[in-house]
Formats: sequence, structure tokens, C-alpha cells
Amino acid sequence: MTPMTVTLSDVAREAGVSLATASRAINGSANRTVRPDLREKVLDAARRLRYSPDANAQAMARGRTTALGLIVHDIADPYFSTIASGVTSAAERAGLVVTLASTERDGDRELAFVELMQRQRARAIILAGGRTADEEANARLSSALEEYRSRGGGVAAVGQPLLGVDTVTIENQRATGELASRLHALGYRRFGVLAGPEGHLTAEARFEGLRDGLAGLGVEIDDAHVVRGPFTRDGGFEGMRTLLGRSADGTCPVDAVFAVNDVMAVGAMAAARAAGLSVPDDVAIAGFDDILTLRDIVPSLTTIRLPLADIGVMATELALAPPRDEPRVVPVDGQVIVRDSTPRRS
Amino acid sequence: MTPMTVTLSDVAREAGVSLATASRAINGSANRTVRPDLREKVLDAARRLRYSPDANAQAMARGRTTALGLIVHDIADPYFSTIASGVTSAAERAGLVVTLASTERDGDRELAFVELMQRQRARAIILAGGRTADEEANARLSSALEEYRSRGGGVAAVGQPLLGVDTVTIENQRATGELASRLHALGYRRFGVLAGPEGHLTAEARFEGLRDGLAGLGVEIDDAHVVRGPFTRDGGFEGMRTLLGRSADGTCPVDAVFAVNDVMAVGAMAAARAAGLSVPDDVAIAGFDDILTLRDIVPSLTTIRLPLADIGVMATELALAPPRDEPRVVPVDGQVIVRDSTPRRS
DNA sequence: TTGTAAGCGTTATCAG
DNA sequence: CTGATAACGCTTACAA
Repeated sequence: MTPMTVTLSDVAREAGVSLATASRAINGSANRTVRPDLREKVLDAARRLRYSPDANAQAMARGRTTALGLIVHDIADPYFSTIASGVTSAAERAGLVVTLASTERDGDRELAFVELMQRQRARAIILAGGRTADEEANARLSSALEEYRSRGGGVAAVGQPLLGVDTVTIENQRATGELASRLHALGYRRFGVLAGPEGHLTAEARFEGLRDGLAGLGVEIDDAHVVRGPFTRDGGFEGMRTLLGRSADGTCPVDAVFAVNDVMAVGAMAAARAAGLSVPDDVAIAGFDDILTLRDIVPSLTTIRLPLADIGVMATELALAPPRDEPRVVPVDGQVIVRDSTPRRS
Repeated sequence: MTPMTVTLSDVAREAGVSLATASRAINGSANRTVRPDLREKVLDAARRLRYSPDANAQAMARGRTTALGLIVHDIADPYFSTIASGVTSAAERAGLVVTLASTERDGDRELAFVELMQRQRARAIILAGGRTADEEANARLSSALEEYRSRGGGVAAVGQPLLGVDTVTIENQRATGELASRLHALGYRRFGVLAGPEGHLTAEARFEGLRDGLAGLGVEIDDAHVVRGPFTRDGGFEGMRTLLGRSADGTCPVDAVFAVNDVMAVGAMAAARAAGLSVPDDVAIAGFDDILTLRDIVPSLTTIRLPLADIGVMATELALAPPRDEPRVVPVDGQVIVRDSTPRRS
């Protein structure tokens, strides 16, 4: 009867060759220095015994694993799952296996996961999801990553180039700057912003791009029309409610609202409707990301398209590329897409 | 200077104890039979040397890994990414690391990934995503899973209980049966169905539940109003277009369309609008899944809610539970949610 | 070409 | 409670 677990030694014995030969025959690395007939014998034996090489043992012996760590804030969020799909496809191409960690937006867990990947001896780590302005957390994370890299691991981040590692940066500010002029050209002058959490760097960059862009056109955003809140659908909903509540007479205090991401924009639309307002007649709304699942909503959402899957691919390639002295920064631009949620203002 | 890679031996030497003691002190398993002062010395040394245990070596020595394999059709699809979020959280609770594979709906890759996980000696595999009626592919997969289980791995599937493994099944047919009566009660009589791909068991179950439910109420679905196509947004869009094209005079041949999932339903809405039809005035639409990201679309979508994250958790628990002789089947029911896309027909 | 044997970093067994 | 030392399953010099 077959042993509980078939090892390469079993295969070698069965094939009547040495362990080394069996290894060479099965692995068949670069220089296949093994006689064809022996090779066949080994492969046969392996098949007969249903041999399955132990990747852990291989990793151990070879001194390198085949794992790639992917750390996201929340895999259920379409933003991250789309990036993840890019990462998995690039990883597969590279013959790597993706280890997924979802931090639920908890900085401590992010750090813990980096350490976990380090213990797994993952070849590289990809950190998707923006940083916050929490200097201390960033420093801790940076030093964990530095440690990891000093041990030969590759790292790439998606977001802000704060960690001292290769980063795919998103040109948030430029994109929202362009959005500002597009909306301005469409006739909008009174803006509200659902600005996301304080200290969320992506959210802030997006907000600032819009604000500065408008400022350049002579339009100020009233502080009373900037609402902070979670980077989520509910954050958008509540934010919009708050914004509407700030007008004395119940009418909408602005004619366009920019939400710093699409899911917030959708929440905002829901809140506007719940308040009896029509989108876009009473208030226009724009988002950011161009989430695929939301591409068919009505009114179609003006937003900024990000090539999320490509970003995942790029980050993977960056993380796997031979290290450089200077951290690389690969900027990815967003494309403003004007749709029905921000029609021309007459 | 610190060695390129710090091993437990280094720590032991630095602490002036034996390898064994160092191991015991750091691992501190159940019976911590190590004197406190030595323990401290070891921990100190480890900290000083920035020691990071090698999970691979541990796995090798302990004879069991800490990996859990998750195989999905497409991680970018909100259906799967939500299940994945349940899996990651349950896995984390169990102290396991999730290895993610996205097959892009390719049966061969699915098989290849099972074998890959087997090589990784993953503790368990979770197969999310339905089967097709391809007997041969299912048989191949089944036998690979059987092999894996015979070697001590746990397996759980989400979908149909076809693989001979523990399965979280979704009561598709019951749910769409209920949907049928709800829609019937609302006054709908002429139904169209965007039925997904031929041989896609989930799609078929959903379709059949509706058809049989309606039949029980004396309503037949005209074959000409059943359109096959991909299980995707574009499948829904094209399917709706086809359905509309089948009416001679350009008017809508049905008063309600059921799409076998939400993203198809959204595609269908888009197609209806593109054809100049109003949803729900000219045609009502219902979906399946209750994807979170789509919960705010207008008109709000009548659908069937599935507790996707919970399903991920349940599948994980099933896969990790001690094996039984008989495959377990855990049925999960969907909840019909009637919203604005299927108003009462006057 | 093939075989022997020395690791790879831990854990675990078994004496002290 | 602690310390040698043998596994764990595989790769890879180094020899033959």
C-alpha cells in the first residue's frame, strides 16, 4: 500500500535510481543532465506513486520561496479586488503564488501582516491602499519593510511614495485638478466636497487637486461645504446628509458635489435622493476610480478612471524587479470621464 | 555584523543556550517547560538579532503548514471578492494564511491550482464558484480533490454538492421559486430570462426555480424569451438586446426580465435604456446576489440576498473541520428583496 | 551522467 | 528543565 505521504526517496527507490537523479529528472532545471531512459523511469515511478513535490521542502532547500504577499485594506472593496486581479495574473505569470491579507483598514494588522510575510519568506510584498498621515504608524511600517528588504525581499506600494519603497503613484491631484476645470467649464461654481477621513492621504490629494484647480479659476470652496467622513459608501451617504443639513432652508447649498471615490459618490446620490433632491438636476455629483460595477448606474457617474488591474500588474513587476538604490516611482494618471451626473449648467 | 539571515541557532548562541531551548522559549507551545530567566535571555537575543522564524522550516519540521487555498473564478467579481473577505477573516481567526488563485473561469487552471495547493501542502482548499455540467472536467477535479483529501487536506466548495466534498450550497431554486410568486403577486405575467451560459449549474438552477415557480402558478415562460449568454455584465447587456430584438415591432415582448445575477441585471438595465425603454415602467428587472456595491442603483434592484461573506466563513469552517465519512452539505438560503425595479403592475 | 552526502531552519524525541 | 541529535523532504556541490 502507498505510504501516507510519498516522498522523492520513494520515487527514487521505485525507479531504482538515487535521490539526486530523481530530483534532477523531476525538476529538470536548466541543465537536464539525466539520461532519457532514466528520466522516463523516474517520471513513471512518480506518476505511479502519485508523487507530489513538497513546495515547502523545495523552498527550504533552494533557499527561496515562491510566495508573493498582497496586503489590501479590504478585499471586498472593488477598488482593491480589481488591483488584486492584476496582481494574481502577474504573479501567475511569474510562477508565484499570492498570499492575501485583508487588514480591514487596521494599521496594526498591516504591520503584523508584513511581519507575517517576512516569516513566510515571501519573495515580495505588495502594499495596496493608501497611507494615512499617522507618522508613527508609517515609520513603524517603513522600518518593517526596510528590514524585509534588507533580507532580500522586494516591496512595492500603490499610493503615496512615503514608505521609501518602489511605488505606483496615482496622480490624484492632477486628475482632480483637471476635473475642476472640466466642471468649471460646464458651468459649476458652488462646490461641495465629501472629503474622506482627515489624514487619509489619497483623499486629501484628491480634495486638494480639486480645490487648487478651482482656486486657479477663481472659485473658492466654502469650508462649510467640505465634509469629512469615512472613505466608504456610508461615509458618502452621511456626508451628503450633513452637507444638505447645513443649508438653512433645506435647499441644496451647492450645485456640484465631489466625492473622493465612487462608492462615496453613490452613497451621496442615495442621500440626495432620500432628501428629495434630483441628481443631477438639483445637484451634480462626481466621483473617482471608475469602478467597473458602477459603470451602468443612472445617472452615469462623472469620475476619474484608474487602470486598477494594470496598477496591480505594475506593482507586481516593480516588487519583483531587481532592487535599485533609489526607490522607483511609477506615476499612473487618471482619466477624467464626464458623464450624465454632471451635465452642462445652463 | 549581522548575518545575512538570522537563524534560531544564532539566537541560541547569542543567548548562550541550546538550539532546543531557544526553540522552546520562542515557540512557547502548550507546555512552556523553560525557566523564566532563560526564556527572557532567549527572547532578548532574538530581539537583538531581529530574529524572524522561518515559517517554511517550521512547517517542514512540524509536518503541517499554515496555508489555506482559496480558488475563485474571478477575484475582481464582487461576488467572489465578498466571499473572499469572509474566507480571509475566518482564516485569520484560525491562524492561517490565505493563498489566492483566480482561475479566470478556466477549468484547467482550476485543476492546476488544486494541484498547486497540494504541492504547497495547504491545510485546506476552498473552491468558490459554481460547477458546469462538464462531466469530464468535474470528474478530473473530483479525483484531484479526492487525492488531496486522502493526504489529509480539507476541502469545501461553494455551490453545488457535486464534487463529493463538503459544500455550502445555495438554495438557488427555492429562492427564485419564491421570487416567481412574489413577481406573480405583483401582477407580472410575461417573463423574460437572461439565463446565463448553457451548462452553468448555478445559472440553470436559478432559471429553473423561476420557471417552475411560475409554472406552478399557471404561467409559462416563452422559449423565445429565454436568452443564453455569459454570466457577466456584458452578457446581461447583450442578452437584453437580443431579447428586445426578438420582438417584431420594437416594443418590449415581456413585462419582467429576470437576470440570473445582479451584474447581468445591471447590464440588462443599461440595454433597456439604450433601447429607449424605461425601467421599470416599460420593463421590470430582477437580479440575484444583492451585491453591496449595487445596493444604491436607481431604480433599486429587486434581487435575492445572499450572505456572501458568511458563506466564505462557513466554507472555511467546513474545510477546516475534522473530516467525516459523508460529505456535509450546508444549505444557505437567499432572501427575496423586492425593490423598485419591479413595482406592482396595475 | 550518476551517486553520496551535506545542508536548509525548525521541531521533537530522548536522554541527562 | 535542558541539551544533543535525529528527523522533515528536497536541492546541490562534490566525487566517482
